[in-house]
Amino acid sequence: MRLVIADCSVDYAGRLSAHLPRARRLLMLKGDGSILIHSETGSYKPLNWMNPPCNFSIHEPEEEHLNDGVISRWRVSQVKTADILWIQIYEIHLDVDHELGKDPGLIKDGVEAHLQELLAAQIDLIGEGAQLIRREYMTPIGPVDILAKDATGQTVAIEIKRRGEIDGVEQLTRYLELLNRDAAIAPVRGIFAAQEIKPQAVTLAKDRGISCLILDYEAMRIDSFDPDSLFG
Amino acid sequence: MRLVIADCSVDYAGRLSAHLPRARRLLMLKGDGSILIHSETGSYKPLNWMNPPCNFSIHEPEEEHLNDGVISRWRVSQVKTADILWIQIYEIHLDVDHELGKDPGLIKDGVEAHLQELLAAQIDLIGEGAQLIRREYMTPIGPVDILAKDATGQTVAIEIKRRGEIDGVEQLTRYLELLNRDAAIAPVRGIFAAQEIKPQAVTLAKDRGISCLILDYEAMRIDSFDPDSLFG
DNA sequence: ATCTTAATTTCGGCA
DNA sequence: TGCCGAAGTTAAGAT
Repeated sequence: MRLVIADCSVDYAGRLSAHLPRARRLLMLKGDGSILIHSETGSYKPLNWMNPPCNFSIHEPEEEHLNDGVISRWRVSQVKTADILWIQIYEIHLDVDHELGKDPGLIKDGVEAHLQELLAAQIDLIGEGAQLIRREYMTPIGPVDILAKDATGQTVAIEIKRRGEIDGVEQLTRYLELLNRDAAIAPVRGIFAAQEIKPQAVTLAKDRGISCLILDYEAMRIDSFDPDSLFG
Repeated sequence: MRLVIADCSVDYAGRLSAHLPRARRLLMLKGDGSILIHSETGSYKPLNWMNPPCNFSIHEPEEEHLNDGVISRWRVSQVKTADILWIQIYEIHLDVDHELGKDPGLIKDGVEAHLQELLAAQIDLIGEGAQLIRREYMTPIGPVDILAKDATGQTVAIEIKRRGEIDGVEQLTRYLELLNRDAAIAPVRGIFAAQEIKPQAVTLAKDRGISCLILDYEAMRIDSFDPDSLFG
């Protein structure tokens, strides 16, 4: 990885056009050909960048640039999409190169899949006496997160999100429409479950006759290890 | 901005839990207190990070870490959310500090907002004799990009996207459903306008009785400065 | 390879 | 400040 701190200006032309006026910035050139341009503030997105794979070439500044004090021009182009980044270099304050090697990668815990596991294991959170039918219940338009039966014997389709937004309600609506055509399990009602649900999503869900359920991840995680729950 | 290349391992606890095994990485410590941890590949998202504002402190390694060869432990915590990042340092290969100063920021051109402005100004692109009612017409489930009347006096709801996909059609469908309940403006028809519309979105739109309109950003931009248009 | 969906999304705008 | 929607969204998983 090559790290350059330089006074530079940047022009991007691709899916949109963008320009960065002259300022001191960090140019990070990664081993895979990608480049990131970072400023002193604003995490974690670079001001500008180019995704791999890309071509990198150095050009002599033309007259108009020389008059501005440009000492070098870098051209970075995306191989697939033809996006182009032009970087005008005015002054270089640091230029170092270090080999980092391959990274073993990030190990995560606590994403949506875990919410699904926990709710399946504690299905009575949707109501006393509920029973799990299946996780990832397949339909022609995709898998329903959880299919269950409530205490009255009615089928319940549950869509789980970490953060509940309108899209999730739409998704569940499509599933319900389909599931209710299946005489074997109809009528099916819906529950939209998430750690946090946006007001607009609540409104839409209500309008569609879908219940909302707020999930407390920490509490669910603790309960799943609570020995008392074995005797619940 | 301080740049450190070091052999390190990382533990994050916050909205989720995550761990990075020991490897050589770039640690970018920005002036606003944020930190980014980058590897040689994978742009542009860091492997791990902490958003500003945050507190940074250095800790002596405990016995368990000393045995592993840890020479220092860094603790970075989010002031607001209580997320914590622990970084174990094994060896430092580079450690430099440069002041970048304030960045003038990125100037963009060609985003959705511009499309909306231009179409509002050239509303007859949806049909001769059309008239603008409002941009960002508010409804309980969100703002309709453009509300207009066509030559026959019928209300038209327009959803604008840079790239038209299925969820945009869904969005417009929701608006139409709601708007058509309002006797004052019903019946309302829909137009899905974008620089580029995916075939699947065209199919769905057709099925819903929604027209599609391809927007030519360059042409619209030129027309908006064309003096002839004053006499159109 | 293409499509779908999640994301520690981030980021900007407006009420 | 909180809510909402766009983003050069990016990135990971499934088909």
